[in-house]
Amino acid sequence: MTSRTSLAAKAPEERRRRILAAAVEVLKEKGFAGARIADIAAMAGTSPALVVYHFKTLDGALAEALGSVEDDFYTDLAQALPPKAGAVERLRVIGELGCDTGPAVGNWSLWMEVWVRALRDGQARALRRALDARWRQTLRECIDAGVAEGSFRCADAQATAVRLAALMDGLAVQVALRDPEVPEDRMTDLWLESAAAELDIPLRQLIKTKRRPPAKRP
Amino acid sequence: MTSRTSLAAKAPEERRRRILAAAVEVLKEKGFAGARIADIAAMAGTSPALVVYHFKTLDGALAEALGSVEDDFYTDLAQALPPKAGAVERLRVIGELGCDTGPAVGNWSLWMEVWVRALRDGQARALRRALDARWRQTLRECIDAGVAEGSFRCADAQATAVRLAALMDGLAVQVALRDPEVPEDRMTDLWLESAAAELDIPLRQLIKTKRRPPAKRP
DNA sequence: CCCCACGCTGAACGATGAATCAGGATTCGT
DNA sequence: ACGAATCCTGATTCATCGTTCAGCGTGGGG
Repeated sequence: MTSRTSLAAKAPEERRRRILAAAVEVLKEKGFAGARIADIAAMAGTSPALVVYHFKTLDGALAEALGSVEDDFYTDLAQALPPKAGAVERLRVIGELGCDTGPAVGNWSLWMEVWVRALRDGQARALRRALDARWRQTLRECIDAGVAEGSFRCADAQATAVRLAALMDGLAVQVALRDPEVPEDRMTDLWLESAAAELDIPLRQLIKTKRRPPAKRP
Repeated sequence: MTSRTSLAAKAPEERRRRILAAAVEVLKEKGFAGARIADIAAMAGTSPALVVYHFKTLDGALAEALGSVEDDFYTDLAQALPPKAGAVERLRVIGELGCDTGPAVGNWSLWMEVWVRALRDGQARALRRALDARWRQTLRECIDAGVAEGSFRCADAQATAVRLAALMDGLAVQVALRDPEVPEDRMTDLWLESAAAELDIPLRQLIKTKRRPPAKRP
């Protein structure tokens, strides 16, 4: 049993990961409703039967795919936030990170899919809850730090964190749906302006760095 | 041809409306992905074939159902907003109206469904765009009125309208997903607090009326 | 060297559900 | 009253997938 994991036996595991990645991709492209086993197989360059072989069922594959995205989220979050930085700087990073400039644009569509699925599916609901709690806590810690160091003024840190997180969700919807009123490149500023108002800090401190280089993803 | 609309001929039309209402109900319960012709028929108390007879196809039925919800939205909006009222009062009404206290709680799930569908379907995207534009404009007019009468102070009315609308969407997601951090009855206050901050008005003016009578829908 | 567990596949199965169809009933114009 | 159009229905057709299955190759352990 242990022999399999020895040398060239990485191939099967590798294949499995490929399928998982393909599942994530399909999920982003077609959503939960439109994702077919055949799509995943095609995207991974294998046969539909193999997908079922590795993950017992389609729902299983999608669920595990979602889990991998969750892991990525935590990883990205941990490595993107400079632990040694002023609260204002941290807030700016949080803003940019959340406003799709960080990971991929298509990620927000995926979250929206998760929301809708969470309306009926308990597992999806739990996933989203965990993700959101983590995100809110990040925000919350940043706010507390800012208040402690005197950069922010805020009556109710928790309520502010909830509102700023919700605002980000709401703005993301507009961006994902390509609302002309909320072009992708304005989202960050829009959010930071609200943050500035909520936290009673002058905007100039947040927007100091202007536009950043082109895109990150093809 | 005109004769059909004369007297007792209302029955067919009535039946059709019933099916439409049933479609809306099913859409709220199961979402786009889960809505079956059989469900709609059962909910309306007729046969699946009749659904197809009136609306050529399932998608057609769902689309028309969505249209009827759109109409309801406009109607509700028009009749709920007192044209003769101060901007502050109007803002409060808007907050309560948008925060699901007005129509039905389940409506927000429906909007979320529409968002996700709009990711891929042009018609849904157009619908949402129209709805959202209308809502934002309502907000915008209220803000402008408030600024004109000196109740509000606001640097960029349009950006503020966009943000407040987005915040409402975001909060609605939390409520629809029953996030413990955003209980249904806190949503309105949460939103009004942000509005107060954005528009530079003392909270007291907005929250004067405390809790309102129970629910409106079963 | 053999064999067997694992990885993998194409083909077949079965369920689900949208849409069609061939009529029955009802209503309406004349 | 008598067609004819409109409504309506049960049964059927047809396509789409998820899942199962029987078997093929292969590489590592006895």
